Amino acid sequence: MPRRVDHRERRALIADALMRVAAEQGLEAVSLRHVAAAAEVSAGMVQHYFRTRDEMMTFALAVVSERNEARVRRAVEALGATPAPRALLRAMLAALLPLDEERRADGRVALAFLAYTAVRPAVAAALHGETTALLAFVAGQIAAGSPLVADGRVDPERAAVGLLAVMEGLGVHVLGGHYPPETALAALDAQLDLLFAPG
Amino acid sequence: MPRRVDHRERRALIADALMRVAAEQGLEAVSLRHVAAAAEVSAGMVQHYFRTRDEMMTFALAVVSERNEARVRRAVEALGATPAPRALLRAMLAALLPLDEERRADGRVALAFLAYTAVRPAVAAALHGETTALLAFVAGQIAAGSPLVADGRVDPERAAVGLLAVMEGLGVHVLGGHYPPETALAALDAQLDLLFAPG
DNA sequence: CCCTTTACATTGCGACTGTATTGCAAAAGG
DNA sequence: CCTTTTGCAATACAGTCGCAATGTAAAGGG
Repeated sequence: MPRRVDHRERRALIADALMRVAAEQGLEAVSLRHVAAAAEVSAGMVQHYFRTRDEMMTFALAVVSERNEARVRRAVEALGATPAPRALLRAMLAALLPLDEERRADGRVALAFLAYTAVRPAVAAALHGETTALLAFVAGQIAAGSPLVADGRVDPERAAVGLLAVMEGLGVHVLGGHYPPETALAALDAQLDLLFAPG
Repeated sequence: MPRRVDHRERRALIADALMRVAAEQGLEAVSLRHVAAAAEVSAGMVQHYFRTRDEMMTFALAVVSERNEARVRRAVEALGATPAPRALLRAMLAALLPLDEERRADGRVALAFLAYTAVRPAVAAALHGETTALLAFVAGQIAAGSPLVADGRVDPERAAVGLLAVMEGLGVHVLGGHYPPETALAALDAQLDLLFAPG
C-alpha cells in the first residue's frame, strides 16, 4: 500500500495531535510517544515523518501561524469589499482573541510557543515575521481611518504597536483566566473608541 | 554545623538558581540536578528544601510575583508623595516592562510560567490575584486623573483592562524580539497620551 | 519477475527524569 | 555523656526521553 500517501496530510495529522497534547498538557508533554498515542498511530510513524523532535516542533509552530493567518483572512473576507478601517481592525483583532474553546486551545499552544521561542531565538522567525507584517498593516489602517492622525495626536506606528499589544495582552490574560472573554472584547472596543474618537 | 541555617535563605538561593536555569533554557530544563548544579550545591540539598519538583516550581512562581511587586513598589516610592496619576501609572507599568537585562531574564521566566499555569489552573492563583489587584488600582488612578472620564468617553474599568493588556503585550513582544524596548516604551507613552488627553 | 523504493513497526540503547531510601556528621537538649 | 534532631550527601530505582538501527510488507519501474 505504500507510495500512495500524501506527506503533507500525514504531517498535518500529526501536528494536529501535537497541538491537542500541547493544549492540554503543555509543550513539555509533547514527546514522540505522546503525540503518536494522541494521533492513534505508532511512534515509528511519527518518526518517519519527522526525523527529530525539533523538526516536529518547528512544523507545529508554522501550523499555529497559518491557523491564525487563516482566521484573520476569513474574518476580513466576511466583511465584504472596502470595509471601514475601524471595523476591519476590530474584526481582525477579535479573530485573534481566544473567545471560544477552539481559539482557547490554539491560544494555549501559541502561548507555550511564545515562551518556547523566547529561549530558542533560532526558531522565533515565524512569529516575528507575522507580527511585523501585521504591524505595518494595522498602522496603515489607523493612518487611513483615525481622525486623530491628521492633527498629530496619534502616531500610526506607535498606535499600531499599542493596539497589537492590547490584543496580545488581552489574549494572555483571558488564557490565564484573569477575566472572561467578554471583558477582553469590551476592552478592545474601548481601545478602538479611544483611537478613532472624533475631535 | 546543622541547626544553624535559615530555611528561607536557602530556599531563596535555590529559587534564584532555578530562575537562572529557566531564563536561559526554559522551564522544561528545570530539573533537580540542573538547579542543583546552577546553585553549586548537591542534588540532595535541593531535595532537602523542596520535597517535590512541584513544590519548588510553586515557590519560584511566588518569587517571580514578589520580585515584580517589589519593583513596582520601588518605582512608586521613587516618585515621592502624592504623584500625579499619569506619572504614577507610567512608573508602575514601565517597571514591569522588560527594559533591561535583569527584567528581561525575569520576564522570560514569567512568560514561561504564564504558559505553565495556563495548563495547570491549580497553580495559577498567584498571578491571578496580582493582576486583579493591579486592575483595581489602575482603574482608580484613571478615574482620578483622566479628563475623559467625566464626560463618559472613558470607562475606568475597561481602560484599566486595556492599559494592563498593553503592558503585558508590549512585554511579550519585546521578549519575543519583535521590536526593541524603546519602541515599547514609546507605545506605552502614546497609550497614556490617549488616555489622559485633554478635551 | 525482480528489485528498488516507500511506508511503516519494533526494538534497543544511553541519558535523564523525579522520588524514595539510606547513611552520616554535627549541633543542641537532657 | 548521650541521645535526638537537623542538614545534607549518595545511591538506587522505575520510568520516560530522543534517536538509531533493523525488519518487513507492499507498490511501482525496468
